[in-house]
Amino acid sequence: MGRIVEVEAYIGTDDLASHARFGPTPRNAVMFGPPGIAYVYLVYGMYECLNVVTEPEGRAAAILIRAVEPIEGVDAVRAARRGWTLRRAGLGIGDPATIADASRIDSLPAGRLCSGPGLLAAGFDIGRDETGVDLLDPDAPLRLEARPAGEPEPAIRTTARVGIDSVPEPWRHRPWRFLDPGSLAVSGPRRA
DNA sequence: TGAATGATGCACT
DNA sequence: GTGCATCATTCAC
Repeated sequence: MGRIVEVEAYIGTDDLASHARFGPTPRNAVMFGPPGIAYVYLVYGMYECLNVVTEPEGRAAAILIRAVEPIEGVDAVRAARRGWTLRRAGLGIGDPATIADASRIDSLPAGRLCSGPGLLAAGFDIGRDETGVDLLDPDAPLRLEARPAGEPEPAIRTTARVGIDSVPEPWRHRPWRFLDPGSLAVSGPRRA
């Protein structure tokens, strides 16, 4: 269990940074479906990214979950990250420099275990199989929960989205990344 | 402190 | 065939 501290919005087929920009395809089909559904895809050949569909059926939009602060089950998250790394190493996939020594993960503070979309998926054992899962189902193993009553809403900062440098304006600098600047788990720059 | 780099599979034109 | 909604490391300043 963790607290989501960083997300990005991808809205509509006009958004040239969104997978929906080509219209419905086999990969992005769930983006055009009902909201609350998971959309998981593979980037750069090795990292999975978790998205949540946000608009009613027919309108393509999703939120990319970029970072999570593990709160409960930190050991399980750590084990999942180790397992992910060892699995890749076992397959001989990846550059030896990138496939870091799995034991290095043990010295990582809990707040940095899921500081990035790829790391988050690794830490929670999320893969493309999870595409289509209803994240609002309170009984689902993978699900979204509301902020606990009484917990104060953090101050939210907005910035441009990350990793879309080749996307033309105005999409590239749309302030559609939302983060809690106070969290150690946030990936990358904290201000625009 | 920051920029450059490589590893990788697959969706897409 | 081309280009990614990434990450960790290396090298320069």
